[in-house]
Amino acid sequence: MTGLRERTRRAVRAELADVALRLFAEQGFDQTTVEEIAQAAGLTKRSFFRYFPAKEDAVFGGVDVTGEQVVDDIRARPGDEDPWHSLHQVLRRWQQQIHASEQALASLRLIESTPSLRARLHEKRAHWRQQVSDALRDRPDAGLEAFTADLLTNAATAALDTVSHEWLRSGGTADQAALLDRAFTLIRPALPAR
Amino acid sequence: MTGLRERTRRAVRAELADVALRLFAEQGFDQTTVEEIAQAAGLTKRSFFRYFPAKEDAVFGGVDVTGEQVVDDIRARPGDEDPWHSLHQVLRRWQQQIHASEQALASLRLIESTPSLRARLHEKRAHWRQQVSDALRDRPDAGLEAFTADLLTNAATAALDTVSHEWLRSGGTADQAALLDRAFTLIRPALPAR
DNA sequence: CCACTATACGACACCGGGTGACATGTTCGT
DNA sequence: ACGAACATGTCACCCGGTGTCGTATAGTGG
Repeated sequence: MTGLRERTRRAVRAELADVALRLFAEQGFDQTTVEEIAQAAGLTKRSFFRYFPAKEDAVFGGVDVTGEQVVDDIRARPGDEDPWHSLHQVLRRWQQQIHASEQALASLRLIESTPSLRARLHEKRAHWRQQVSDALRDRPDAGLEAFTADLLTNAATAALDTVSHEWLRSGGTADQAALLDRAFTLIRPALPAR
Repeated sequence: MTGLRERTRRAVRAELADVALRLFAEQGFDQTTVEEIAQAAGLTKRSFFRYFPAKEDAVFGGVDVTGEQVVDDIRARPGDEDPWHSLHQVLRRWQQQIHASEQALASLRLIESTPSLRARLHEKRAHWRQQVSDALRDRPDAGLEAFTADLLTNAATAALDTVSHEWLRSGGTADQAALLDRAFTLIRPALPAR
């Protein structure tokens, strides 16, 4: 069973992320020091870093978890499916999960408007993007070259980025799913016949 | 005429970038301190930052210059040209310029293998990517929506990234221009009729 | 209930990237 | 040759991030 130790740890972590996000939203990411966050949550700067490896990670929180999810989802798709279609479906589902959380919404806004966070997001994405590319190439049926698989996943990420950006530009009113569909339709790759 | 002041400034800057690149290649980016670089070039840490706004910028050097170039090149293209084709042509030319320089080659290798540098590159790219997108949308002929223009430029960037990556994977032997053509052909967008 | 150990925390010192301020020299226009 | 613009070094400082140590507290076996 989960002991008290782990429970409090999770609780503190959540509280810390919460406080951090609030402060970031109020006064900006760069204008908020780690010490400030820690103090507002009732602990020390040193202890903040015992919960998060870096200041940026207080923002991302659960996002990295979903990264693994995408890889699994891709692997769960039928191996003979059009790769582009697989990416489309998986990312659409992933996107809806993000959209469901109020927290994730605020994070997105913050990330999009803070250069260093945008960069960090790309870094994280690049990590599981490579895994997705590998997953596509591992399919027994379609012999995808590394170059092609990379290109597809990169393009899919580009689509996702564009949708996020447009959605934020619309103030959160736009229909994300529809945008994603448009994006995936517009740049549908012309794969060689198999 | 360019006075001595500006000439020496350029020279020092180049020297600094040179020394930095050498040290980075030898012992890694993170393992090299700014003070080390400055000392090796015969000045102070403080002075290093008078030539480069950040440690990372010693690596990029001339890259940001070419960023502006891309925007101009896009604007110089005929306004009724297919946007995707415009991007293709401009990026191909840009890529060849990069390829011509021995320096840029080493930089690319370093950037690709250093997370913080990769992040910084994306940050820089995002900046002029937005300008390119605006340039496309400014065309009087084809009324591109912001979403579409963003999608195209994002996809073009994705293509460029994939090519760079593949090229490095091949150890620099692959034909970049051919790869770029393949990429741009594979994900050619299906634009609505105008 | 009591000892024993693992864990969490605060405190402190330290590193490296980056900035502001000031003093001193050097180059430029006139 | 003179004053203004500029470059450099020095010093102090901020902030993100890490290593270390002492100490309190929670979890566990008897």
